[in-house]
Amino acid sequence: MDNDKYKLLIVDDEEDILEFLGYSLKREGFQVFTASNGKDGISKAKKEIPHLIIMDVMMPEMDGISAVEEIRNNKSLDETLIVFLTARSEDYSQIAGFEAGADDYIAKPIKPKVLISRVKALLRRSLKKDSGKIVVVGNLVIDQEKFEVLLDGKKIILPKKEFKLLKLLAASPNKVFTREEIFVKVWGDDVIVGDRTIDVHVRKIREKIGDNLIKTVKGIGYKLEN
Amino acid sequence: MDNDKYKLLIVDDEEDILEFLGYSLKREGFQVFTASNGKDGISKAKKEIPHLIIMDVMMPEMDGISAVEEIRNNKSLDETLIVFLTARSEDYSQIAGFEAGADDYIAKPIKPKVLISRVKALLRRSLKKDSGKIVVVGNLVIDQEKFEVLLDGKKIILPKKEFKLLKLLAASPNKVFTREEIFVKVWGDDVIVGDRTIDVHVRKIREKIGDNLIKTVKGIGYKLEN
DNA sequence: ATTTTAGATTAAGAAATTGTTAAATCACCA
DNA sequence: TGGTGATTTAACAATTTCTTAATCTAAAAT
Repeated sequence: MDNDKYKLLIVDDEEDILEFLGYSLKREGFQVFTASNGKDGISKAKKEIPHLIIMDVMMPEMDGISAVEEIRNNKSLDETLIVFLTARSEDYSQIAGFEAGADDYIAKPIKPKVLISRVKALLRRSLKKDSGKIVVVGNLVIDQEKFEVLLDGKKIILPKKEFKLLKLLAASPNKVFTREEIFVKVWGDDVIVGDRTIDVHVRKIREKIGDNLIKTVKGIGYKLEN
Repeated sequence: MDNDKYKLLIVDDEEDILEFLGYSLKREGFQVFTASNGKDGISKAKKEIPHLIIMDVMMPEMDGISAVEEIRNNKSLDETLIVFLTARSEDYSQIAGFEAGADDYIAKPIKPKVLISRVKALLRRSLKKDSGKIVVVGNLVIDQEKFEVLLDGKKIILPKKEFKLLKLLAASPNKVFTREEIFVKVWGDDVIVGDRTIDVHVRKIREKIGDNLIKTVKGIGYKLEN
């Protein structure tokens, strides 16, 4: 798996643990950042916008829960996953942690294997959408990085506009995009083009990927069905 | 928090646990439904369209995983969160439940406080985005984003005006909407159309969703009964 | 019981929206 | 600069949705 595109931030005041966990996770290919107290954790989080934060509950100065509360107040860290490290069997901190906005907890002492599979599971569940590749149905794959579309594993070339349009629809399958929305997101706010332009592009895409995937919702717009 | 707007379904074969969990969650204000086996769980899920289902993995007759697989096949339950209850110490990355479409697991024995905070965490995280769904009764779901209506989990296509009209009624079930109100909200303040136009639209909707849901209130208007 | 009124039903044509095609324009690159 | 493919326009066809009008039905009022 391409773990290298995930940023993890570990916040713990014990150097040993920090190093130990950092080492384990780096070996799996993750980009690892560390901080040894709550304040530093917050500032690193704001700077790096990690995908997942592993945070010790008990720390001197600022405890993990307060730190998480502050992190959750930051809009750009809205989607960031947070995992608490707690001493075994402390129910109390688990609860407070969830209230503060944590997504999971792991009890100490930590076994690296457990940590890793847990981290992977969380990432898989929550971030599966924006992984560059969008899979719409088994036979349609859109690779945003490579700028290509695969239909039944066969590469299909789409010109820029068609690609953008298809990508937009595919990013939220089944969602109906109004013509307005499509204009704004594909053509841009300022560009003014005729009414039939979208239709023509849709038609061209349909010619290439078949007529079944893009559905017309008359009076509203288009959607990519899944 | 307004926990009362969330429906939870607990499925477990042990009466004790069912009661115990149900009690704890009700105390928090959630609407709680229970089922003591997989089959019953599925039918209750289809009827109530809960926001979250707590399901024991090990049950006689139909195990939790099979039940979840079936639940995931129902379109109206697409967004429902599913939490598994598992025996202690099974490393959760190994559990087939995730494959089946579960969103989390909780190990037995269950501490109510942990359960509650976990449930809250899941609801908080997952349901803040897709507030576009209106559920009227178990068998009628209106999805504004997808512009589709599900009747018993089966998709129904409505043209724009019909959709708007049904959505309006569904947004406040049991409220009677006057013709005036309907004209203003569906057709707009300026458009002038004949008196029978609404009737015809109502008729078309009834053709598609059945005659029972939309009631005529003679002399006043229409309402969607629940 | 009869009349009155509001709503139900139906089908037809009007209106709105999208599909299709070909040709014109644009943008980029050898 | 000419050529190539991408993009847009324009005209018309096809389709779907909306509205109307005429007739029918059922409930309320007299």
